[in-house]
Amino acid sequence: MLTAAPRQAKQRPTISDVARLAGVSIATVSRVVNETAPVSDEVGERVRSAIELLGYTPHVAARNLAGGRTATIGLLLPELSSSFFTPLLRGVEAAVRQTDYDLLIYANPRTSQGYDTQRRQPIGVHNADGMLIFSTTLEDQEISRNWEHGFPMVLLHRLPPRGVNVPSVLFDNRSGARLAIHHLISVHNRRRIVFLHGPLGNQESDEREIGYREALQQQGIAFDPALVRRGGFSESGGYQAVQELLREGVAFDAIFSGDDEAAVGVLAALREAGRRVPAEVAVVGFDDLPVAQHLTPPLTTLRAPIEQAGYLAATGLFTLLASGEADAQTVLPVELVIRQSCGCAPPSP
Amino acid sequence: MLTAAPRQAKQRPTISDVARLAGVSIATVSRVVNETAPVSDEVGERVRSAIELLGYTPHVAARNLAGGRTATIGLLLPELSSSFFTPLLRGVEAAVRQTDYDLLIYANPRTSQGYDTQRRQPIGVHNADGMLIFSTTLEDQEISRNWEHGFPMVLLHRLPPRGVNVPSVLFDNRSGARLAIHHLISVHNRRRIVFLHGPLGNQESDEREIGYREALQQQGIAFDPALVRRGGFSESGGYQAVQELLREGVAFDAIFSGDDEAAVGVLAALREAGRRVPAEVAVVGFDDLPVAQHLTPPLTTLRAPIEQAGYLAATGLFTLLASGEADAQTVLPVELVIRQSCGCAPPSP
DNA sequence: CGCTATATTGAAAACGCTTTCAGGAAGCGC
DNA sequence: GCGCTTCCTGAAAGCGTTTTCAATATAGCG
Repeated sequence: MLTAAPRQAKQRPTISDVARLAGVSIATVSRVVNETAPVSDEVGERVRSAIELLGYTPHVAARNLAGGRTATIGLLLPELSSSFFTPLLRGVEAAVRQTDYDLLIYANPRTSQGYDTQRRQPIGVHNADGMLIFSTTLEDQEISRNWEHGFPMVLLHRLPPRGVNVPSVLFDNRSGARLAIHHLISVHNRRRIVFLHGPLGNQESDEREIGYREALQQQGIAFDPALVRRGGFSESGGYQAVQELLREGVAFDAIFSGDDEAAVGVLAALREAGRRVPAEVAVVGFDDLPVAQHLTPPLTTLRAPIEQAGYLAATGLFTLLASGEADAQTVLPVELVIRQSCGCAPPSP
Repeated sequence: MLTAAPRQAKQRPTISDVARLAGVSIATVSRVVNETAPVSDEVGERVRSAIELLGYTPHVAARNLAGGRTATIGLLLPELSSSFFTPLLRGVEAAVRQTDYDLLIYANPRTSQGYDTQRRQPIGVHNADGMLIFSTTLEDQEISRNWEHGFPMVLLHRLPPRGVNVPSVLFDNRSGARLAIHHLISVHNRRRIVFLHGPLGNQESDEREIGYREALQQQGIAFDPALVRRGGFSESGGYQAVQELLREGVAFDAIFSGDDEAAVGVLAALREAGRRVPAEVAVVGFDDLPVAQHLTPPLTTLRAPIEQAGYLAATGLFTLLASGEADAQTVLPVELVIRQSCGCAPPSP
């Protein structure tokens, strides 16, 4: 069954309609709507009731055009496939809601093949007052260009390109990784620890690898390149990486997974192969996604304050918007959450 | 350390700049940008290179104002707290990406206290060409009003208010619930099946309850109101509901949870109370969220094609936008995914 | 009572783009 | 070659606001 719109809709009221009904000029209406200049009580009241009567809502496009402000911020995300983005979005949303800004979201802009002149930049000066850029969703070159044009941005999970001092919000990935590795080594006496790297070019993952190496070094364990694999921040990536390791016959007694999603795949692959976790192989993740505590065994992981990161990035952007400046870098601490996949005992009930 | 924008940015180029550089009128530039009228090859080329050189991007607000089209659709969501929305967003995004529309997202609009004249409608004619409305995120009255104004909408997870023929996309909740209950009764011989209702006013949940009752009746089991509880579609809701049941000493041998999130809480509460699942209490969820398969025991649940629902709702909206009509109702089938929480045996390895 | 400072208000210009309306050029048939 | 299409292009009128600038009215002061 089909459905269609009802008879031609009545025209929506404009500021002129309100002005006419209230017997004032449109300038006055604008002033009472925006509270941008004093208006006598009587006139104000008249305007307000005209607005009420007509059900008037300002037309944002007109407003943007005239005011040079879109009252919108953009958020650039890679694909929304991961549950990682739920808390992130929540944080951003919470910050946005405290303002009068709108939130425009773009996912996976990199998939777009080729250039369409009209849309080469999904979000930019033309449709937002500022934007939040997650990881590598916008090329360095574009970031620089925006920066030079004075377009406010805050980076999430990545550092700015060289020479471009864009504020960014990051996790302390290096310390986090060190924490995990030290725990595996000193508490559980593991020596052959696999590190699962994230997607190519992922800075966070690079940092984690550095932490991993630092920890090994501090503990006097030689770095073995054969133990570093690409897990891709996805369940299938983790799964495949472990299968590969197994197929190649590489010896290992622990896996530090690039993130929790990959850890899900890691656990599945190990289970299928009959390797007991944590007895034979200890596993540690990163992020502490909701799923981590429900895995078998419950996943020991590094808790990243994802929601907070989203919130801080957004509030940082608003600060930037309001004052023209903001903290250049915010590094959020990461905490080791001990469950059972690392070999620690379950809490006594 | 603070950061600020660089020296005053150069003005962004407008259509006039392009026209001047190419030596044509702005009308011509508009025509080549929008391919809205034939332009000679030579002129077209000149304009295109001017655009390239200047890095021109049309100003959307101006475009909207002049064209009467925002090229944006809105999505109204309750809070983003649940991982339920990840697949939904993914589906919507996929559909949006195939068009030249933008996606504006509002979460939790109901939280806003009081009325701000300017923002009483977060999304509407003033900033979008159409909108997707999830569940009860917009009041019936507003839906009707929009409908009368001819504003295109598609409803997700809810039916339109009486007399308002807005297209909607739904799950076949009733059949799904029946499937689950029949399974619990005929395969696992359960008789005292608790039903966990979702949030108040949630139509999907109402439908599920109807299916629950129908199935009981078909199997000749009397309906016991004491077995119907409110789980609230949240982990804590499910947890509390079970605690309450236990505290009141109500006898039950199965729980049909309103959704998977609540089921997570249900399992936790049962575990704490020492009730074995599925031996003493069988549990079935709804949605088949990613977490379902990782629970202990793996959750038997009804798989709802959430991503598809998002995709269909969005494409439906685009159809409506393009042709003025769309399918009035789309009911998506739901499938019983058998794992172990219902009492079925694990698949032999 | 005359004059200046103050408080409100209106007229009109911008904002950057789309689109209608015409005009000029080029192509066609005879 | 002439008149009539057919194409391509430009001028200009909005689109619905915000915002400056000036005007009017009121109040205050001596």
